[in-house]
Amino acid sequence: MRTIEELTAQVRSNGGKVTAQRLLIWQALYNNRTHPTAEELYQKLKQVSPTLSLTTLYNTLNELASWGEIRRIDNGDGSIHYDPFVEPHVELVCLACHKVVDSQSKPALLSAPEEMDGFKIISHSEQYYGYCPVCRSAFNQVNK
Amino acid sequence: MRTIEELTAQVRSNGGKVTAQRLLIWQALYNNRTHPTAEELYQKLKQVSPTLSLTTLYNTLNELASWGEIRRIDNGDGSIHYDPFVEPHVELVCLACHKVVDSQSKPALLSAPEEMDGFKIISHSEQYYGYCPVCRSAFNQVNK
DNA sequence: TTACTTACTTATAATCATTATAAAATAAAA
DNA sequence: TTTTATTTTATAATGATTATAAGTAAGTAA
Ligand SMILES: [Mn+2]
Ligand SMILES: [Mn+2]
Ligand SMILES: [Zn+2]
Ligand SMILES: [Zn+2]
Repeated sequence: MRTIEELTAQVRSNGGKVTAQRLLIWQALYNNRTHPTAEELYQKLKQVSPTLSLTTLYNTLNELASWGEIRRIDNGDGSIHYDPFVEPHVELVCLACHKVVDSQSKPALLSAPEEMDGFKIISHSEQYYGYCPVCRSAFNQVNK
Repeated sequence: MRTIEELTAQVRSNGGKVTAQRLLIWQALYNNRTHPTAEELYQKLKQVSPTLSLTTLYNTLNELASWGEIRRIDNGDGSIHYDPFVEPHVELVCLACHKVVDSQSKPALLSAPEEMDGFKIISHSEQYYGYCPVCRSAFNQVNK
């Protein structure tokens, strides 16, 4: 995700308004290396700004996602997680418990081309699916 | 996704039953290179088997996903898409219209390691996010 | 400052994709 | 066959996300 200053410029250039709510949400995401859900963010932000609405949070998350500033992650646990860290990195997804973690050991190999098959490329991701240390032992039958 | 024969062996080895419904759903997914939603599959399968329930379809899709035989794709359009093609390939996701297409380009990473950060790795994916040819022109302001 | 315009936020209600439930059906083993 | 555990089905419930419409405030220009 780009800096607050750059997002401010982005919104203004689109004829938009830099509101207290947008700033609050942006700040909660900036430099955030977890993969929070909308509800998790809401619980945290309500403590600072009790009148913040879930609708505004979703609107702002959708806006950031459509700009490519954050990325949606579906890990199969029922709600969407958001990743503000869109620089190339490797993610591990557990097929059993749905945990998603950034890899500590492996850097992303890829660099994104500017264009591919007519798409203008903004970012990319590398995901590995499998069974986490906790779930491995419980799922020996599928560890063929 | 593995062959019907291999899935049959998998179910039986888990003490499960190879039912007409499982076979029907497996066949609809095998060699399917689209990214259908549960609803899209349901509409198609109902024509063959009118009493098939959505619940069974979801149960079977979740089962396949937990085995790593198919992969969930969240493109932000409100419902989950499923990809039965889990061999390494490149996908392009449009941030504006939510289209997901397989690219003809070769993936940068052809093989997954067996293990990473304690995870047993089953498959991996490479996704590029940006704006499709149709949406690019409409979104010139963000094509900075 | 002031008023003005328009984008944004909020509370509320609605939607709809997915999951839970419990009775009926059936694959597979005995 | 008979038995039994698994699966399926119809139905209802859940819960994440979105639509609505009235009120609020950011930005702009006197
Ligand atoms: Mn991440
Ligand atoms: Mn694909
Ligand atoms: Zn796990
Ligand atoms: Zn598009």
